[in-house]
Amino acid sequence: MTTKKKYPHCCPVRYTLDLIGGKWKLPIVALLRSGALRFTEIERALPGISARMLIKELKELESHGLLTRTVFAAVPLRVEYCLTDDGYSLCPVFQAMHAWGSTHMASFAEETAACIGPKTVGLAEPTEAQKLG
Amino acid sequence: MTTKKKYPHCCPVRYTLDLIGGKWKLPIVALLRSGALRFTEIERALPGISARMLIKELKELESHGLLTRTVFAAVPLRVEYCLTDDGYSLCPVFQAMHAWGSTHMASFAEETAACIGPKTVGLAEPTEAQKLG
DNA sequence: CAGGATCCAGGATGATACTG
DNA sequence: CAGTATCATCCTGGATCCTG
Repeated sequence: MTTKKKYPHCCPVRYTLDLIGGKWKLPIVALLRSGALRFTEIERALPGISARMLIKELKELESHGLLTRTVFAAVPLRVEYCLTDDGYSLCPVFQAMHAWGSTHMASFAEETAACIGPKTVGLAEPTEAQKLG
Repeated sequence: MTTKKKYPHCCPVRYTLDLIGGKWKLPIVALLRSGALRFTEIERALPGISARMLIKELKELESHGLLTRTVFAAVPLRVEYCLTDDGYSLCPVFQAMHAWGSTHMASFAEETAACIGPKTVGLAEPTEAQKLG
């Protein structure tokens, strides 16, 4: 959806922004770095997102090849989302943005430093990112 | 505007996305890496942006300390925008996004590889970025 | 030239109800 | 559980006119 709809792709940076620049894309990808998750799990890990939005975001990410969707036809339906290699390859971008953000936030960010989940993921935990990058 | 309006800042990545994740922020910052530019120059270098938007984006970037606005009280009014150190410090983010985007675009991106300006800036020319980073 | 103010259409998103 | 569909709303951003 966000891909070639609005404007033709010009430079790689714009392209990247288009694919992961949304409000939730990066957080979602970050979450999945730790492994596959079910719809509900992702939903709960992202306080503030609506199911409708999450579905849309997941679809877009999938259509861009950043994650895969696997359906398990069980009684309580089960769908798992998992990063592709392309998805994992976003780690350096995380690192860069995390590093810059950390520096620039500095002062007022301490007490609210973790959002995405209770302690689920710091979005770009240097350790995690490095191990994956 | 984009700062603490919508949601409290949680993680550095979200913070970064908030500051430069828009449609034009990064392109603008990229342009200014080469030095100060006037309003009209930026406008012309970003085909598709409206003056109204550009003004808004510039204001936000300024309010976040990424660039400075200098007014020259000349007859034909002259206003120049220039990156701050914080603005320049975004180079690594450029590089990361540029690198990922280049790889992931691959096939269909060749003939339209330059947008921002005629040849103004490739958004994150490795050479430029490295020299500044 | 640079930017403010206003009007307005369209997209993005929340809420709710329904389905396999 | 994991969606889909629809309605209502809100915000974004373009177009236009005005100012210093």
